[in-house]
Amino acid sequence: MNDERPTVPDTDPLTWGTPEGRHMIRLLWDPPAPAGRGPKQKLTLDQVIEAGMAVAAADGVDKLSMRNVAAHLGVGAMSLYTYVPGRDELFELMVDRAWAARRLPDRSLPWRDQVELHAREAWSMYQLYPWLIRANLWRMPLGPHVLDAQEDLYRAVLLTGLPYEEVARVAGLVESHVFGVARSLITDTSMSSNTGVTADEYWDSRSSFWGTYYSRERFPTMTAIWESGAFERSAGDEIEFGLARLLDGVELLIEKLAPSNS
Amino acid sequence: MNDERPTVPDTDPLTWGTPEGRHMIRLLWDPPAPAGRGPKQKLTLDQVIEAGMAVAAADGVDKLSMRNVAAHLGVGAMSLYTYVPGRDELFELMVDRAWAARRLPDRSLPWRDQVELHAREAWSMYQLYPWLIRANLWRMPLGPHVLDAQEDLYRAVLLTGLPYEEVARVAGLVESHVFGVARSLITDTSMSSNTGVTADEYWDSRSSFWGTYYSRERFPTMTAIWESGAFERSAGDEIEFGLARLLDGVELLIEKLAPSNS
DNA sequence: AGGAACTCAGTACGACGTACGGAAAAGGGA
DNA sequence: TCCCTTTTCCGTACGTCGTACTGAGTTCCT
Repeated sequence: MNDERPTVPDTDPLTWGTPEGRHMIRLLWDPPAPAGRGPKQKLTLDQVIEAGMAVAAADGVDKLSMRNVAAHLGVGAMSLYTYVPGRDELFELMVDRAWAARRLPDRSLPWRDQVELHAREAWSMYQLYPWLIRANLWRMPLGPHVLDAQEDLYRAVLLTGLPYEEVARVAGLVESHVFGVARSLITDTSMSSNTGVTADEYWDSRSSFWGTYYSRERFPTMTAIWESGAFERSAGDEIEFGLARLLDGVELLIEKLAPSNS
Repeated sequence: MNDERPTVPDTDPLTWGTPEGRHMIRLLWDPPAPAGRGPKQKLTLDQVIEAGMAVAAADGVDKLSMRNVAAHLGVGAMSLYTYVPGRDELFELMVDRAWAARRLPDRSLPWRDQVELHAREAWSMYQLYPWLIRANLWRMPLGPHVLDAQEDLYRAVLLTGLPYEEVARVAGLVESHVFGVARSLITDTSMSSNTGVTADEYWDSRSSFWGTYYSRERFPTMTAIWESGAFERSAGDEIEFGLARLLDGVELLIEKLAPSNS
């Protein structure tokens, strides 16, 4: 199917062409020894990843270009390609590194506390690295930090005593929930800081909408909720609220499947 | 409260420069009359939006460029700018149009059925238009179809009898949940069809990982779940499963807040 | 010492969004 | 009828992007 560089023999040390994944795996799991033959490297892989995260944090993920990262490091753009196969792969490494900061819960706690801590860690990870949300990742990077966190979440959910099948579902559910809520919350705050457009300006520019097209008859419920002030009051703890409902539901499931002690 | 376009002299036909939002609102809510003076337009706004959706469906959202959409319509690239202020705005119009297909539940049903139908409609919308997931939208496009669907969801949740505050939270929760799950499911299937890389090839390229770095000792829970076959068995009904847990949790909340009949 | 292996980076190509300006088409007023 | 204003269509061009290619310079091994 693809395409270029079919010729490269697999023995080449970092042939990040053909089976793209293979060398990503290597980069994620054991970054190659500095080098044997050539000149000393001016940078380390870690520095490149950190520069990428710095650029994403400072200017937004849209500005995460090879040229920008290289400039941030004081090297030529093309030099980065000795450390990293390409932009997407750099991004994947950044993602795995973001997951590295996730703390794991105390294993002696009840399962619900552990799962909640996992969710809160995920939430603060998205707050800390909003560009994770824009992550146009086809799939999760199979990195060590990602997998360690996932494994521990599965372990915590397993404490419920649910069968494996439900464990897989619940764990996925928790991660998805946090991501979904994070997306709808983070974009608001992070966009305004990255583009010049503040939230106020945005709503001002949209203000003609309220006078012209919005009608209380067409949107009675939203109007009522809005005027009650409930939107403001409900803002801020979406994560906790959703998590509480969700885990309540899981507890019900546990009881239903194993009504041992009641 | 109303009034209108204070600075921009209303005479300007489509000044989509300065307060970007204003004309987006106009485009979303009442597409301007064909024209008065100049030559006949070769296209309609609807055609442009549909061409955008066609390109996104056929080649993936990464290929959604002004040039591609224009080529698909047989016009020059710059011609599109008479219909649409720019690429991002075209995308916003596409999003609102995708929401247009969402059916609304029968209002005589119990609230839970109505909310479930909303969730299922959202889910099939994401399946139908996977590019909605990549939608790097800072904010929801304030379009009529989006708002109609939201309003109806709020209305359905209001049937629970919960206070406004919780209604807002629950509605947001349902949308976020579906989005979160959709993201983790859709990317798998839609990526493989848009890039040449099938899922099998992907895993093959990653296969060196399993032999080399994956260790049962480091990931015991994932190993156990995997070997039990639970991952396969649990796949496919993540939406329904999560929705069930979530709404169970909401029912608990209803009882807790209003323990009228028990 | 000589060559192999490697790093760094300049140049270049094709894609992108879109600003600008010109040609041509249509309607309204004379 | 003619002309002028308005509007459409779009070719060209600029700045951005990822990255292929190439070559110059650096280090180690034999």
